[in-house]
Amino acid sequence: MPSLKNKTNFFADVYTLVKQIPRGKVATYGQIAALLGSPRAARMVGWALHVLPDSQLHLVPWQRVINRAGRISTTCQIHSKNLQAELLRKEGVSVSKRQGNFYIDLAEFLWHP
DNA sequence: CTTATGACTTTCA
DNA sequence: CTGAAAGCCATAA
Repeated sequence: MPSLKNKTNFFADVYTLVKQIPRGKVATYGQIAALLGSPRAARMVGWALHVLPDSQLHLVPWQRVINRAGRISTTCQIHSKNLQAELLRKEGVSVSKRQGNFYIDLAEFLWHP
């Protein structure tokens, strides 16, 4: 009985894909969205991580996901920019701070699947 | 069905 | 690259 009721696993797919990001590398929301089949659903990727349950926080390297400008866009108080920057630095990713925002050299640390 | 929102991206200057 | 404005996709109500 082929229940083709393809559930909206968009969020789950995001988590699965983010988990595959190698340590020391980062990916952009658009890149994740493109791999999911929707290059324009970058916002959904960000939202997926926004609603990411605490139980998945330590399973999904959400810190390795940044915007196209190589900047941390987190507006979340829980997942603060400072925290994300710290985690990335511990993974070997160079994070530059500028005007309260963190910048990452995508040319060096962008994930190439 | 429409409306509103959001951890984005692209285009223009 | 940075900043401002418009666009696009998925979810919730």
